[in-house]
Amino acid sequence: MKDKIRIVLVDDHPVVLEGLSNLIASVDDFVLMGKCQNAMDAMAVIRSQLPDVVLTDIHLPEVNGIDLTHRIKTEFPFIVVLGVSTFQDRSYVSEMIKQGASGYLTKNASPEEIVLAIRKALKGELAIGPISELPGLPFISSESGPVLTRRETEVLRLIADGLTNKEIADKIFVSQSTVDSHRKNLLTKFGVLNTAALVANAAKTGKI
Amino acid sequence: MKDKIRIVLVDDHPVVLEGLSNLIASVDDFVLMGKCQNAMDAMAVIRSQLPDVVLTDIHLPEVNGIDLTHRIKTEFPFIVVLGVSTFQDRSYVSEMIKQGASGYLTKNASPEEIVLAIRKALKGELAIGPISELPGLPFISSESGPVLTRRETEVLRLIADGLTNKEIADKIFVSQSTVDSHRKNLLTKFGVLNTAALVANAAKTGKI
DNA sequence: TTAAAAATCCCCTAAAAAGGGGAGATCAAA
DNA sequence: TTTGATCTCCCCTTTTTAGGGGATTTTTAA
Repeated sequence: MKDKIRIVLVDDHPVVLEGLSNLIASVDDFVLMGKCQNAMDAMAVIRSQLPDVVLTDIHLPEVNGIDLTHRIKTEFPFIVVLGVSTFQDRSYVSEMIKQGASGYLTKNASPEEIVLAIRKALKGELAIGPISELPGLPFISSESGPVLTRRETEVLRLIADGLTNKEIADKIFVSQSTVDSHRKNLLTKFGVLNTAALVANAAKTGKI
Repeated sequence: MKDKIRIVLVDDHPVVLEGLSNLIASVDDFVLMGKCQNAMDAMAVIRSQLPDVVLTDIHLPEVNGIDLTHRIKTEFPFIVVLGVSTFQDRSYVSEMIKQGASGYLTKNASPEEIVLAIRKALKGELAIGPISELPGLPFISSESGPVLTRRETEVLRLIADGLTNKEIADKIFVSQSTVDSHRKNLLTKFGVLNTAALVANAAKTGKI
């Protein structure tokens, strides 16, 4: 049937792939065009099958779901991409949307929610899972953490690597005062009181 | 058939549940006795169905896989418990084994590996996934980070929450010196020089 | 019951971070 | 061209952490 919705799955976990493909098989007008465990395979399958929808995990080996989304949307802007993530990955979701994804689902979404999200996305709507349940939220805000400048991100990562301000200063060729300032700004931006909470939050929001 | 291997699944992700149950259905001498999304349901099903094997996720809402394993093995020592984990959860695996689990699988294991692991575990062997592929390793080493005591884990999480030693001391009703000691031990165990690297490593190895 | 392991507590000093303030230089976008 | 953001740098003080010891009491597992 030419009018069926053609879907490609990308996830490095076989059981997730299995679960999703079963789900797709159970829907009349869905047809599975391919199951891939990495971005490279996915691009190959997408080029040959030209699906309507790609459901992709965010954590993938080598090339991640965000970059994959970017590549898909660059080559095939008409393909609808949906991210599939676990709770922890939510911070990456806004990145995916930026790359042109039409939404995301958490892996613990019910089959009905998943089918619904795919249909929603095909209609051009943004299909966001759990988060949209909270009305009034300014669309992915809190979970993704504050917006950092290039330098702040750099300093943050060096902090997480265990360097002291002095060491960071030497490494990036600025004075210790500067690093001090960046660090203070990081604390302020994250709304925390010390390094521990800073690094924990940074890890949680995928900044390091 | 009374001689089939009776299996109960526990995982809060429906798609994983779906994938695993399909896998089980495809094996002649396996029979699925129940699919549960949390530890409470699991205990109820286990009590009524008395399965041979329980496959459980480690991350579960409310009561986690480790505690669930403990409860199962306490009530029904003869039941074989296998952990199902993602890469990040490896650190918890040794905990599960301590509680009596017969092994673990990562969610990206192939169907064959999963079936094999179940059979292995039933024969009384320890069924460890990917890690056992590396011979000579002293069982769960690198990626999972150091083994922490209960108190250390507790202190580590409070550190990551941004509490100072003084605040932690007040919270867990010990002197600041004690918290100081725990913190120092944490640094030593993780092989790092400061809080930032500690928290970053803890996050990376799934301890927080 | 006994030996480890864990948890508790204390001393000391030095180093690093936090918290407060301010301020000039650079650069991109409006 | 001016504004706003970023990056840079400095002062100060207090708090917290790190690093080096050591020691006692509970727990826990063999």
